[in-house]
Amino acid sequence: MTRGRITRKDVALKAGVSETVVSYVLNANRYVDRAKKERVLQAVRELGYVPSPAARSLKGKDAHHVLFIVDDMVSEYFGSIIAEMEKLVAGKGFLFSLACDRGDENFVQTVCNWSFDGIIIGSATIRIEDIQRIIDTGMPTVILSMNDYPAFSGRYGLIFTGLKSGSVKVMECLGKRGRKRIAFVDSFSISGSPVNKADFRYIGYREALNGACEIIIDGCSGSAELRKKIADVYEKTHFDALFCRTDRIAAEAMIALSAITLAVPSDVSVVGVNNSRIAMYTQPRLTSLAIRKDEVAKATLRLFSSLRVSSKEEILTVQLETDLIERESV
Amino acid sequence: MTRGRITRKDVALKAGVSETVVSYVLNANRYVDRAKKERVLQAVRELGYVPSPAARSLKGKDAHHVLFIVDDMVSEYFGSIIAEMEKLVAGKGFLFSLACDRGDENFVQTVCNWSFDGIIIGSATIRIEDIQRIIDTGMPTVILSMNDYPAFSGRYGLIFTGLKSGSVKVMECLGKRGRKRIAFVDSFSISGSPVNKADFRYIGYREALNGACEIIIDGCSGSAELRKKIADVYEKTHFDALFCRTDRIAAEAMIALSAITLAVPSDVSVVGVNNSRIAMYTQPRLTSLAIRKDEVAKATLRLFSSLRVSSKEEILTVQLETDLIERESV
DNA sequence: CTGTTAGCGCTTTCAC
DNA sequence: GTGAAAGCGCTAACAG
Repeated sequence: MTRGRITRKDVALKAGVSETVVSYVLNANRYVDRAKKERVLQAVRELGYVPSPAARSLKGKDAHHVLFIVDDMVSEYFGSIIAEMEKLVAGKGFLFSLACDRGDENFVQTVCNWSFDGIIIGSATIRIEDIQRIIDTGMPTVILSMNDYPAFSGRYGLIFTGLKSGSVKVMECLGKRGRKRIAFVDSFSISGSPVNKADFRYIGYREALNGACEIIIDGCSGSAELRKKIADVYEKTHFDALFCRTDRIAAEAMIALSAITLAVPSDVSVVGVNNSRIAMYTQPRLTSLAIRKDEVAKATLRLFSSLRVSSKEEILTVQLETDLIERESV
Repeated sequence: MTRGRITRKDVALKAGVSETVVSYVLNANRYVDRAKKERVLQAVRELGYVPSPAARSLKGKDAHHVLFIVDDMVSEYFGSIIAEMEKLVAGKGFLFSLACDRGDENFVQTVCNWSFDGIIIGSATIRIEDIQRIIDTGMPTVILSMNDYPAFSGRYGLIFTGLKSGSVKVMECLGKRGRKRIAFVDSFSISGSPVNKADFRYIGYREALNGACEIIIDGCSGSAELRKKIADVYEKTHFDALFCRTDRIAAEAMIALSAITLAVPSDVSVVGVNNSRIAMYTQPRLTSLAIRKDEVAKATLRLFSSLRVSSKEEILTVQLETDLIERESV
């Protein structure tokens, strides 16, 4: 199993020093004779030695391991953020793990028993108490805030991706096009469950409504239900724009609209969120609110470092902007 | 950092047994007095104890950790396979890691120094010698074969997702529609680099050509280039169908076609591969060759088990089927 | 049937 | 400046 694994011992042997010295050199936490140091570095290079993350993490050191907790593995959103982070730590031997929060009891325990250098909570559906438990492990935790969460206790990072002000931007854009009856379309969820009132997109939508009537299309578990509900709601309200929680749901909505022979954008404008690949391939192409994924990645990594230098109870906050990518659907 | 971590010691204390007994119970590899066993199990439950994966993996035991090596983090293909595997091992505390093979020297070393219960190679661009090195670590390795690889030495698993026979199916379907001049559209890549001749999709395409003329559209680094090349090639060949390496490229191709006022499917049929979400949202919706992701997941997990019971030099092969999902683009 | 013991590979006192 | 030794949490002989 461990066949051929190169250990510190091999390096020590090759460099003609003790194992301890190898550690000193690699961790740069003790002064080591220049010549010896060179020999160690040389041996490390030749052998291609990399310290075992398992052993290091047992001793409570960086495992070079980041966990990303998501709620939809198939969404390209998380993958693209990981891709951005990867770029930033390329060659440093980092590993990114994905876990889908399924709300079971075991899940948090499992997470807590690993040692991560950082945990990103990107799930919009994870339970509040689970977040708190994760923060309580003491591992650097960053929340990619989709919702308006209550404050947690302890030390953690909070990244506001700008979805709220972004949503206001979306509404303004729609307003400029003369749209007056704008509906908010929630993601698929368990049938019948209402829109999450703490969702920043929804909050921004409400805020920008400016007294206009709120029109919500939610509680759909799939395409068929969405189609029906969109037809029903149109009947009642004659909405002239759809602000959709994600690009995917926007794409679904566009199909639903064409089923009732409404044209985009002449009859109804449609906007999505995430600027994912899908947005490029709908017809017409989808206007979408883009999160600055590169900045999210950068901020996350920065927060991880800040979080590990102290353990003072404190919330580290980062506020980001969004960009409205205008295409032909508005 | 390790604040509040529950260890075996806590369980032993609570159950009034020695630490060893706790291990015996949990690993079920020694007979333990029924009463004691019950007490241990009870304590484990109450404390919510989960053995530290770091410590276990140091001892060469299952780390409950699977690595997925991919070449495109943003593709939903890999996420959906992981999602399928997650379902199969739900609640068992498994962790799935994603690594993007960037071809740098360090990458393989890093991989080799972790201990994984299984490594899935899903990258179509990883270097042959890197695959061999990964197999040589002795960790159960499964190759999701996109290409017609040469045989490696050692013990490993090989999953043929059926892309080759699937591609033939695609061609037959196109043939039934009376399509005679079918072009193969390669994925984006470094500008100018030709189609990978070992790609099963390409191999299937050629095989099904049956003497018809091969038309290849490759070497495009992005949308603009693809658009231009498609126009050029159409000028020369008047192709009547496009078999695209992925759904994404198919979606791009559809845009390119409409730019030169060719209608899908009346003028040109288009087919993609992967049956990803995109396929639902193009206009018309995209016919796509679907890999049986659930079976891939199941087979992978099964292969991992088989691989760890022996170390005999042997290639474990699984052959899967594909499904052609017909929509309106053909 | 169960406890003692020796590590896995590494970090880090604590002596020299 | 450097090495010996303890120990992170766990497994698996080896003795009882």
